[in-house]
Amino acid sequence: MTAIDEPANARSRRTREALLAAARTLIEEHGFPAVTMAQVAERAGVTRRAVYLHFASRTDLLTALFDYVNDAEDLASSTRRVWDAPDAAAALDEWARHLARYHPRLISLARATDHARRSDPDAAAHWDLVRRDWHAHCRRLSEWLDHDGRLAPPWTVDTASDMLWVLMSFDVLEGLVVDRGWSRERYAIHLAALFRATFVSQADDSRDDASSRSGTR
Amino acid sequence: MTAIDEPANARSRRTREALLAAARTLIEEHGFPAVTMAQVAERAGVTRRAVYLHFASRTDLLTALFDYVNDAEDLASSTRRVWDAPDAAAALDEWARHLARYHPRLISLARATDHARRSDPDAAAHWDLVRRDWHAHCRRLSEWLDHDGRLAPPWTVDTASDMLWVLMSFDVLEGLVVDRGWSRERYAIHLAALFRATFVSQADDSRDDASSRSGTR
DNA sequence: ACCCAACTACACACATCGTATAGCTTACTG
DNA sequence: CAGTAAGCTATACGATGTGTGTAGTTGGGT
Repeated sequence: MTAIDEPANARSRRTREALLAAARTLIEEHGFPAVTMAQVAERAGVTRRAVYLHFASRTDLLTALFDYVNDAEDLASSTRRVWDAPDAAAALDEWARHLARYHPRLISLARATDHARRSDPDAAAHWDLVRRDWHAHCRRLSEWLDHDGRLAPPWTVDTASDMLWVLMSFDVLEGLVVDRGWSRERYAIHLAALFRATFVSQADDSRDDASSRSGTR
Repeated sequence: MTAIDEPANARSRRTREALLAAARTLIEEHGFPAVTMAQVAERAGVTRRAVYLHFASRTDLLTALFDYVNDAEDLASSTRRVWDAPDAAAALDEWARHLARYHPRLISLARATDHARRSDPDAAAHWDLVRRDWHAHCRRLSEWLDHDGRLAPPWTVDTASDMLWVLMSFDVLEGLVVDRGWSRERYAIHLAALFRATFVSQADDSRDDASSRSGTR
C-alpha cells in the first residue's frame, strides 16, 4: 500500500518527499486549516499543479503524510517495550510511557487528520483504520490484565479496552502537554498512575514469583 | 453580554432566533464543516445577506449559538448537584454524572467550536474562555478533595485539576458514547469509578462521621 | 398614515480546490 | 549520445464558499 508507485522516477520520488516534508513543517507551524496546496507547492519548489500529479487531493496528501511519518518515526520499536513487559501491570506502565514518548510527535498530524475527517469521508475512513488499530492494542492490554487476574472491578475486558482507547485521545495529550505545559515525563508518570489505580487490582504483590507466573512466553 | 442588542425589533429578534435554531439543527444533522451560510439562511427563511445583519461572520454565529445553547440547557442546575454534595468524594461522583447528563447534548456544538478554533482566532478565544471556566470547576473539586484529606498520591491540587480537566474532553465522551455505543448510564458509572480509583484515597470510611466533618457549610 | 429599521435582490472581490491543455526539461534507455 | 517518455511548468477555467456594497422594498411601532 505504501509502494504503489514504487517504480517511479528518481526525480519524482524526490519531489514527492519534498512535498511531504513541506506539508509536514507547514502543518506543524501553522496547522492544517491554514496550509493550502499553493503554500505546500511553493515551499517544495514546484507548481501547485504538480502537487496534483502526486496526490489526488488535499486529503490524500494528508493521509499519505500521516502514514509516512508513522513509518519514519519507528512506531514498532516503541510499542515492543510494552509487549516485552514481564506482566500486564508492567505493560500498562510501559503503555503510558509509550504514549508519552511517541504520541507527542504526532500531535499536529493527528489534529490535522481529526480536523479533516469532519469534512472529508476519505479522511474519516483513514482515521478510523488507525483508531481501530489502536483499539486492538488496548484490547490486548485488557485481556492480558484479565488473564493475570488483576483487572479491577467494575472493569471488564470490553469496558477497559474502550476506556483505555479513549484515554489515548490527543485531546488529553494536547490538553496536558501543550495547554497546561506538562513535560512528557510528568505526563507519563501521571498517566501510569491513573491506569494503575483505575484498572489494576491490588493483588498479593508480596509473592515475588507473581511476575514470573504470568509472563507472556 | 447576552443582551447587547436588546432593544432590537420584534421581527429582528424572531429572525435571530430562527437563524440560531436553523444553524443548530443543521450542525447537529450534518456537522459544522458541511453547513454553509446559504443553508442556514434558507432554513431560516431569509436571504444569505440577512444573516450578516445579525452575525458578523460564520464564527460569530457559531459562538453565539454555543452561548445560546449553554444558557438554554440550564447548565446551572446540573452543576449545582455537584457543589451540594456532602463531601468531596461524593462531589466527584456527581461530577461524573453531570458530565454524562449534560455534555452529550453539547457534543455537536463542541465539535463544531473545536473545529472552528483551529482556523479562526476568534473561535479559539471563545473556546479558551469556556475551557478556562471548566478548569476552575476542576480546581475547585481538587481543592475540596485535598481539604478533606482524601487526595490520593501522587496527585497534587494542580495535577489533579489538570487531569480532571482533560478528562472532560469531548473526545473521551464522543469516543465512548458515539463510537463505542456506551449509554450515558454506563459512561457515568465508569467515569465515576475511574475518578474514585484515581484521585480518592481510601480513607477511614468506617468512621461514619467523616462526611459531616468535611461538609462545605 | 408615516417612518425607519429590517430585509431583499443582485452584483462584486477574493480565496481555495480541483481540472484541462499545450509545451518545455530532465532523466533513463537503446 | 541521441531520442523519447515521464515529470514538470505556464496559464486558464469552473465550482464553491465567505464577506461586502448598494439601491430598493416591506413591515412594526407610534
